[in-house]
Amino acid sequence: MKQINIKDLAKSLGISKSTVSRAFRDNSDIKPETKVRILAAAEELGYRPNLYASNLRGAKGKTIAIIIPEFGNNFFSQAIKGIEEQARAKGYYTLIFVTDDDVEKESTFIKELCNGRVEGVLMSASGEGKKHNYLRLLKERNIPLVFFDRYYEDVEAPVVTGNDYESSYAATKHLLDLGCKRPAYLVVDKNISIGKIRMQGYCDALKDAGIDMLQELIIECGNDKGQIYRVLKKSFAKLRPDGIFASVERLAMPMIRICHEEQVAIPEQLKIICFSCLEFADMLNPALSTVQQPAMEMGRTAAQILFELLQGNRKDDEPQIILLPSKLIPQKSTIG
Amino acid sequence: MKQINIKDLAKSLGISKSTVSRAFRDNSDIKPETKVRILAAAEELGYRPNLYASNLRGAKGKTIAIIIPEFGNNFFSQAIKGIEEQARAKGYYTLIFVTDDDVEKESTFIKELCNGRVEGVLMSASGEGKKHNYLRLLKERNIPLVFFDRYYEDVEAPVVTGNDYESSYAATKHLLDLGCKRPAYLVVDKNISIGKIRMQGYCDALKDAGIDMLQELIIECGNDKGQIYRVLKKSFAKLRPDGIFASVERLAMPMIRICHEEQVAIPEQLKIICFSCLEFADMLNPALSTVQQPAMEMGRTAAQILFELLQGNRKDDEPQIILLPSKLIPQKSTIG
DNA sequence: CTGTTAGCGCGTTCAC
DNA sequence: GTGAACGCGCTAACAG
Repeated sequence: MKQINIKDLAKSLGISKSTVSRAFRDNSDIKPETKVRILAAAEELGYRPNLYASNLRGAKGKTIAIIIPEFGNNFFSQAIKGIEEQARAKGYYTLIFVTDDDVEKESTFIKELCNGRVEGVLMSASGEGKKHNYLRLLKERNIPLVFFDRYYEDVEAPVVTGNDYESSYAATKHLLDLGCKRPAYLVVDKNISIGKIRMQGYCDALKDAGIDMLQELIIECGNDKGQIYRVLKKSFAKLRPDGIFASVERLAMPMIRICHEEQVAIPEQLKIICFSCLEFADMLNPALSTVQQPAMEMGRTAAQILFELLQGNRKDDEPQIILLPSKLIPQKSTIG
Repeated sequence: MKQINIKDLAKSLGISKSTVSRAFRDNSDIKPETKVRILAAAEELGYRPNLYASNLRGAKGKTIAIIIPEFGNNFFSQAIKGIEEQARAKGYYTLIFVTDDDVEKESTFIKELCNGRVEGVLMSASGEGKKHNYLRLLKERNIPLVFFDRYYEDVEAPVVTGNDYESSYAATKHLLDLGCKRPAYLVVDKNISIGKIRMQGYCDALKDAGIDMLQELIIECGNDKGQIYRVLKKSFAKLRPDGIFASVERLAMPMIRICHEEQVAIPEQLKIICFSCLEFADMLNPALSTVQQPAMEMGRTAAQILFELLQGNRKDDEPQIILLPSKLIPQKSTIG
């Protein structure tokens, strides 16, 4: 069946196209009864104004993009949920892009988006902190960008993220206070902004406690599941840390698994704490101590800022960084 | 800064618009050097063909919609990941819609989508099995629909789902084989297709084992977190089942929590098994027996079918139901 | 190979 | 309150 257009509808009602058009625009002069009649006929015949034609004429697509490095972990699921909620409330659509931690893909996505498909972009960065010229494209097209969680330091845009430094410091101190002498830090990639900041918290906590930081106890695990497991297994055997602070949940879980395999007692022989948004952290074996980020709120806040930008209620040129506090939740994996 | 358009670019190069247009279309006759020159200039000036104008001209938006009842659980996260992957490979964009289990919202979304925003729809149904006229709108506009996981029986469209009946039968039998005499079935809503089918498996397994099914052991828990907890707490106290088969993970977790609170030994006093895609089910306390659905594959398969439909490689009028087998993974929560 | 011309479906001036 | 005419940015058909 052919999609019916405005002309068809106008003809079938014996009126002109513009009158029909007016019936669908809120603020136009049109006799109420005519409007009702038109809308009824539209419903009847299944007419809907063509999206592309309307947009071409100047209207916006009411769409925003969410670009994230990975999908299927709790943090991003919840953040998206927060974004979704805000977008829906504003009548916006959300397009989702997953980079798989690949900056190239990120760049490709951004370039693609510059054709007007979206009005704004919410992004959690996939790479490290330098040389992100492709993000200038957005600015050139007046497409506002808001970072959430992971951001680029060299890009001027609002950022909503966690108080990662403080939480990492606190998590490390938590381990030290409980008697750890050789706590290790697990990170996917030392050079990615978020891993770096969290590492700084770890390092400073050690320093302030008067403990020498050992480079080897900063363990870079990479992204591949098999690789993570192998690196952890080997590192643990070699280094025998007595505490683990994992920058992401994905690294803590295999560590726990390895402890089970090797009969290492948690927390007696090894205390573990990690960043995590797992809803069931307290039901793990052992219940896992976590630094819990307010993921949903982060998404929500970032979306709010984006919409302020979109509506012109916020100045673009005063970039800002908003830190949302995480919560340290001690459980058996550290306190026994 | 004003977005540059095709006319500007043509003028600045001293050529015609159509030549520029051709440079961006793959199969057009154009001198290679001219093409290179145009693309270079485009890059230089930051020109990108306007999406809406192209689409208006007849091209498609290369966008599909994913409509799901809820977000932030593992099943849907993974299913979306599977869909994403396929869509990306085909150069398609994915728009995500979350209904919060509200059929009204579902209906609204579908109606919105009929303006040409998407070429196809992947949906996991939010309501029960009858009266879904709004889905006819899609058919009228030749927008193909593919269900995944949850579907409507009265709507003619391909379905990709799990072998829920068999798995539920197997899960229940698993409990019975281990000695359960009074296994309860936990469900969000008895009338939703997926809850119904799983219940059938439960009922039939009981019947085949010669055990009388007690209506009261079929526990409807609803959707609200607090409510679920209260219902479970009360039902457990009253009914004292010796086994639990939960149709979704969301219901099993609070049940375990209640067991912890009330010092009920799992699996000795209560054996628990549930549908779940939790990656860490084996690391829970106790390790949780699950029926694991191939979520990602389900998303992938549904997307593949949608794209076949879109490319005309598959007949729309031979709706089909594809059952992807789930895996029963026994853990400590049942076998000890 | 390239330029010219004519719409795609709609919203927005203007007139009336 | 309504209709006629124009153009948004682009692509396809047709000439050359």
